[in-house]
Amino acid sequence: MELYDELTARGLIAQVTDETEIKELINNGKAVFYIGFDPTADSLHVGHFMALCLMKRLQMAGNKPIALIGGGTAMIGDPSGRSDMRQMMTTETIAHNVDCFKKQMSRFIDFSDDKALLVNNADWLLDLNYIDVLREVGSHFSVNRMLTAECYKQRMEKGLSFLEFNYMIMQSYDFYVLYQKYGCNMEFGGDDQWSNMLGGTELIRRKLGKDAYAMTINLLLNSEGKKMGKTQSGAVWLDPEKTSPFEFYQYWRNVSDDDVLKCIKMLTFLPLEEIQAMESWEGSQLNQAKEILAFELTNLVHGEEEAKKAQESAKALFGGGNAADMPTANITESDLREGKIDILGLLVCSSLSKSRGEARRNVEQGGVTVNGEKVTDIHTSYTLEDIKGSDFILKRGKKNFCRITAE
RNA sequence: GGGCAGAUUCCCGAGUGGCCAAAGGGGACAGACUGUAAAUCUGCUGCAAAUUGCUUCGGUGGUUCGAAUCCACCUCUGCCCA
Repeated sequence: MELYDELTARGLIAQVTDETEIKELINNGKAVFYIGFDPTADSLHVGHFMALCLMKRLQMAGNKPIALIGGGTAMIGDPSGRSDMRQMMTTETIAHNVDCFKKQMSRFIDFSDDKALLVNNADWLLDLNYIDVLREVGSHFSVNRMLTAECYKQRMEKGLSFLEFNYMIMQSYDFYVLYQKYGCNMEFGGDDQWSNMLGGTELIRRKLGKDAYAMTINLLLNSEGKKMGKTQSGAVWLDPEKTSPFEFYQYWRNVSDDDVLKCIKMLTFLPLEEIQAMESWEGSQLNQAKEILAFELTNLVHGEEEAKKAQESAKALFGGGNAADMPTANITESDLREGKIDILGLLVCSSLSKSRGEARRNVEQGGVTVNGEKVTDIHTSYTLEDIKGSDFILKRGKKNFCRITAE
């Protein structure tokens, strides 16, 4: 199966500017394409991961990827699809984030021998002269048309600053620069980027009279229409320091039935035939699919060893046994009061509960166990010896575990 | 620059002098049921050394025995006019 058809079959492609032309380019390895990443945090997350996978798929077919880190555009903030303004980031934060992105990306994409490029748009955006830009670029944009763009819709109600309004122009300019500098003839991105991307192809046509193409990939939405890769405590990060492999594994192990196959299709590299076989699975059999999904993704992001560890731990924990790999919290003298620590203190120290008040509620509602024994009294206390004496596993709710150790 | 409307807890949103840690909904969390799913039902949702104390209704000051609520100034946002 050819690349383009595979992407379609996996449900990745959302919109394209010129289907026949794009098919021809990417199937034959003739595309030089770029995907932009705004360094808004110090780690990549699942949304970026999809884009990286796409880069990889295209690179394997002989196309040349350019990863563009938006060190310059991050100074502006993309208003697309957002209902409120982004918080302005300091120059230092952005620089730090750019470094983190670079490190993480090189794990997925092969940048050796010019097989792929990594560039930062700060290199050309930061020194632009305002008047020059207005004359050279600004003259090619119609405010009337920009205002009707889908990405500003939500902002038309809540207000859009001139700063953010310019994001589209900067992104378009990026494409224009990359086209000239590296012969970049295609831009990929999330579907929320569609209007920004069209801006680029139009700018290239107007300024250079050349054709460039754009293609968006579907955002990974769950069956409720929300973006996946988000938890109550924030995004699911690719950085093991921010989201441990175990938590990462658990996130995918817990997706709902309706979303498993979509995720497998869009995120893993499993052959399509194999995935098709899973489509007939129903009911509890889908549980196996979730295991496969969780394992495959953890494997891709954290490596096989970590994936196995996470899987074994999960199996052991939910099978009733104990496991090596799970969050751990250490208790020291300073956590004790009168030589003891109560159950509420343990829950807070292990960050299983956010506050003692919440911990109290968790215990009162029967959601806390220690080594499988339900704790019913909020005054239950432990000494360091109690903790040292056994393998001390604290559990809140059905799926939150923490091993407690004492120093 | 002028006029109008507004800012309440994670979000939406009630509250116009004490009965307010603040209705209702959503979300989150816990329990039951399940398959580590969904749906449903129940509980719960500021912090703490917890029949009590402390901090919170954009900010700062003021009036009052008492302020989310009244007054002044400020900041921010939306709408209309220029």
